Amino acid sequence: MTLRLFDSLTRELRDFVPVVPGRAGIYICGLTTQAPPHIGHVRFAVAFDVLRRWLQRGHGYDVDLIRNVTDIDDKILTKSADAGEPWFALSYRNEIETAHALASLGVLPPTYEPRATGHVPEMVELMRTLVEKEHAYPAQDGSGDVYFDVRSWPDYGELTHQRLDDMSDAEDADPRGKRDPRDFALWKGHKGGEPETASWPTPYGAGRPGWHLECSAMARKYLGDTFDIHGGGVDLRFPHHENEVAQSRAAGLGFANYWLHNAWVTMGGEKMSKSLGNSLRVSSVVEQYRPIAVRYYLTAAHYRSTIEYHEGSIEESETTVERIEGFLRRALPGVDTLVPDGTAEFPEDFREAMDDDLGVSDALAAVHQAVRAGNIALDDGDQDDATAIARQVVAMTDVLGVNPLDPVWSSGGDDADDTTAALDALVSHRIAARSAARSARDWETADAIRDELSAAGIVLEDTAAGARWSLSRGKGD
RNA sequence: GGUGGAGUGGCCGAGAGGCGAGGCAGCGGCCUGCAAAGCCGCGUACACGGGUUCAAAUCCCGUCUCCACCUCCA
Repeated sequence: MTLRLFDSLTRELRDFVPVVPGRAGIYICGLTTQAPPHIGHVRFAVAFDVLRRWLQRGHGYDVDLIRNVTDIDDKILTKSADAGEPWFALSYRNEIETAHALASLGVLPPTYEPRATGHVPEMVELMRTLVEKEHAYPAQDGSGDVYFDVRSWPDYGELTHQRLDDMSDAEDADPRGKRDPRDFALWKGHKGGEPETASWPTPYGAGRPGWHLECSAMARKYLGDTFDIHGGGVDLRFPHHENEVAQSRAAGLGFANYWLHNAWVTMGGEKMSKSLGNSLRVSSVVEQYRPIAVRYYLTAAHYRSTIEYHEGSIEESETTVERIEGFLRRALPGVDTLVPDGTAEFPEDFREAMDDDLGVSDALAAVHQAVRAGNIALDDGDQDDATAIARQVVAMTDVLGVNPLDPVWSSGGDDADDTTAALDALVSHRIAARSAARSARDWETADAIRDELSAAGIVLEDTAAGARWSLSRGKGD
């Protein structure tokens, strides 16, 4: 069965047919490194991580995923000036924090993560082509800006289906030097007062990259003149992606064959803003909640649907994840970590859901159905069935990046393993004591031991094979 | 003004003409020494008003409300 994806440009579901059979080239617009990311900022990465995994595991494609870093822009320069810190220091610091944030949520690293400032020659080359073809021009006022001439490109507006004449003029559009107020900057001339480190030479004068040009240049460099999928947040459709299409096509490139846009995370019905404070920073959220639950929360809704954040929603995801995890621990005793070996078949309903424009909601329904069936098998003592189902659950959840047995979630490394082993030795002692008390029908002592462990944050569950312990995941820790 | 998206049970969130996706919360039951976990059962939801149809959350007409983008936002 083929994968169908909703293409924002044609506004319809289209069968995915790659340029090169067996390979999929994806370019997604990453973050501008002006601040540490909040959970809304990282949704795009989670959404396209699922796409990437499904292309690989569900369809066997070799995936080239390019995710850029916009490491220079107006806000970065402004913020760094305010902070008295070099722009590149601020930018790099936020880039590192973003990388940590994404890794903490189990987002697989991209094939490559190019930075805008490292691709000035590629941008200059594109500019040259556009100027030669008379789709771009250096500003008349000698500012060093280079603008794209939107009037010269009849298809301008094709991505967002807007007509140039219907667009309102940008409020902050500085018409000086522009032929049309809607012309956008490919390149920004160096201004007095801006740091010399934020300036690169070009045939049109010194300056720095405009936002849009970097993506056209870098997508071309790493994926080719024509590639498969371009993704990003829906708020980037205009102007960013519209401008990318225009400049790339005007330069004679084929550019992206499919455009995918993810919706955002809302609070109180409104888009999460950058001025939220620290509470919803990824780095804070993953300290408060299990990272896998945060990942689940961001994954569970269809990528084109907004996710409404409210107090408690991540706790709910935590409970849900624990249900899946609980089944796997019961069905695969002694197995601490497990990643799919590629032999597990995906249940048909899961496959159908994923092939239908990454229908993760239905896919998760399939996961939960399997978990229920597996639990029933366990209750019936049918271990073989349970094991087989558990392997399917691992395969399915792994595609979504929410496999509870994925080693990425046991972040503590060897130290954590040692700690767990030490704790297990101690707890096992208490469990043995309680077991003896229970055999003697001394419920008072047995319950006292359980309460004592519970107070220490350790939960006991009695099973046919004896008591199992786990750390309580509740708040407070 | 232009271009899109959306209103579904207590909450989140799928579906898009015909047996109530799924999760969370809640209630009842089974199991359990008691729990926990698990399992079983319990909901007559689709913004509003009309209409089409044997049948509408889904199609049509109208209305209301919310959100987003319109030149440096995931």
